[in-house]
Amino acid sequence: MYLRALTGLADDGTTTCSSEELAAAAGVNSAKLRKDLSHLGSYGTRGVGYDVEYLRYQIAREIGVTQDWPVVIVGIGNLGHALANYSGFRSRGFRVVALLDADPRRHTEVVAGLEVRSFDDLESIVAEHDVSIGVIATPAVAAQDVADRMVASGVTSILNFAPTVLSVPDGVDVRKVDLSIELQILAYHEQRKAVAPGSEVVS
Amino acid sequence: MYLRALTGLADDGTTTCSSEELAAAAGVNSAKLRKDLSHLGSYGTRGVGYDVEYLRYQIAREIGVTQDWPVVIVGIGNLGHALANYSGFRSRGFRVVALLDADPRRHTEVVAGLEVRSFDDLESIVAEHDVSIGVIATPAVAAQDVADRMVASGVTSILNFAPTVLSVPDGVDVRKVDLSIELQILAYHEQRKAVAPGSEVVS
DNA sequence: GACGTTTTGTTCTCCCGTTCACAAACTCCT
DNA sequence: AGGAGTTTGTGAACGGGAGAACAAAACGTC
Ligand SMILES: NC(=O)c1ccc[n+]([C@@H]2O[C@H](COP(=O)([O-])OP(=O)(O)OC[C@H]3O[C@@H](n4cnc5c(N)ncnc54)[C@H](O)[C@@H]3O)[C@@H](O)[C@H]2O)c1
Ligand SMILES: NC(=O)c1ccc[n+]([C@@H]2O[C@H](COP(=O)([O-])OP(=O)(O)OC[C@H]3O[C@@H](n4cnc5c(N)ncnc54)[C@H](O)[C@@H]3O)[C@@H](O)[C@H]2O)c1
Repeated sequence: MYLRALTGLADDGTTTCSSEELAAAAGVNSAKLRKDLSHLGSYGTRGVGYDVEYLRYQIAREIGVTQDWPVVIVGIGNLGHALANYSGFRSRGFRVVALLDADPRRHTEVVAGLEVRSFDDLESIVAEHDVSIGVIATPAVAAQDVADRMVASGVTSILNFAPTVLSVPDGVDVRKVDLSIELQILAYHEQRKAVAPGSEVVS
Repeated sequence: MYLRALTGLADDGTTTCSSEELAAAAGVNSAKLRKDLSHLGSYGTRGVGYDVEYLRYQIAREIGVTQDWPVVIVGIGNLGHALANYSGFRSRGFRVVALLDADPRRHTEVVAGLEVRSFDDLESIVAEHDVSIGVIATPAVAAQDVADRMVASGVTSILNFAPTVLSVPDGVDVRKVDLSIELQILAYHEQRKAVAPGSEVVS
């Protein structure tokens, strides 16, 4: 979040910022921001603030997005198309190297300059591009199988959009994005507003 | 998450389950699950477990998804199309009532049985369908404006896909989904694996 | 060079979510 | 009916994140 906020500030031509300003841009408390940054090192100057470009680089380096990470997307349906076409990944340190789908009818398609390839090509693509991050955008029933194949072929980080719990071996990281749950959380608070007006805010 | 897990169990024909089983299906610790459920009431039977259908209804009622919530989606680009076409929202308590876009060229389109309408129709649509939940899938620069218009027209919960911090008045809830940040979190752990192998797992 | 101002880095405290562990409650079998 | 075996609900301990507050450091001014 801080990286995103710093990029925004840099685009506006800001060269220096205080913890207060950056915290506002990132939507957090300034004390929390300073504590978070202090874990990376002492990159600010007391009485002055932080150098935007310098701090941006330091955070990018710490996260590991100074070079591009190759990524494969599996499941080029509605969501897969949107992800493949999204330009924001490229500018934030990721490069989509392959789009895979089990449905042969998809294999004639070209999305965002990449041809959709057979899911069977997974192993060779992962090996060739040294891919460690995979994105799953298949239906829920297929997700575990896809994850297993990914892990077997060498992927060690998975971003899962399918509404299922994936089980993976130790050492493999999974993050899930479940949009229905996000909406349900909003609905819950919405319902409570109707019953007891005021007082509730989402973190 | 529990609701999703319970629906899965119900689909499999399971009528009763223990906290251990449900916790496994939801991917959490069983003690946590029991404590969470205890906040809703005492819906289990000691020595037996939980009745799947009964508990499912109780959770749905607590969340407020026993009836459908009307939802508007603003910004029918790559992501907006995917969201509009997603059938999972419908089955989880949400009904997309309108698709809005500022670009007049989009207004001839019909997506998932709904015509894409002008953003200026927001107020009338929100009033007509009593919409309280809005989804923002526009570019980041437009997101704050869209949010302001939503709030002004009566929306009190926003799901934001644009990589920006939205500022909204008290009483309005915002949840954000930032896919680049999800990938960056994976990249961070990935980088650390390369440096110090083993030992790290994402929550 | 000393002093006031600004802003970071850090400590301390508070609070909340997570987990363990166990008593209470229920079922089943004899 | 009683006892063995399960499984829930919850009290207690633990851990960690969030914010308030302050000392240390840099800068500008006289
Ligand atoms: N579309 C959305 O906005 C949205 C929102 C929330 C969650 N999701 C979830 O994301 C996932 C994808 O959604 P979608 O709308 O794009 O679905 P979709 O049906 O449009 O696309 C799924 C694609 O996956 C492919 N596929 C199926 N099995 C496969 C396998 N074993 N290996 C490789 N590819 C396989 C299919 O051929 C298809 O092209 C689903 O799990 C859905 O629940 C989607
Ligand atoms: N596509 C993805 O997979 C993806 C992934 C992560 C984040 N996002 C974010 O989601 C948002 C949408 O992404 P996208 O790829 O769909 O972009 P897009 O450019 O394809 O679509 C944006 C749509 O919003 C419309 N729009 C612009 N200004 C508007 C306004 N003021 N009011 C109403 N509509 C307006 C445009 O006409 C366009 O149709 C972006 O903020 C992007 O950063 C997208």
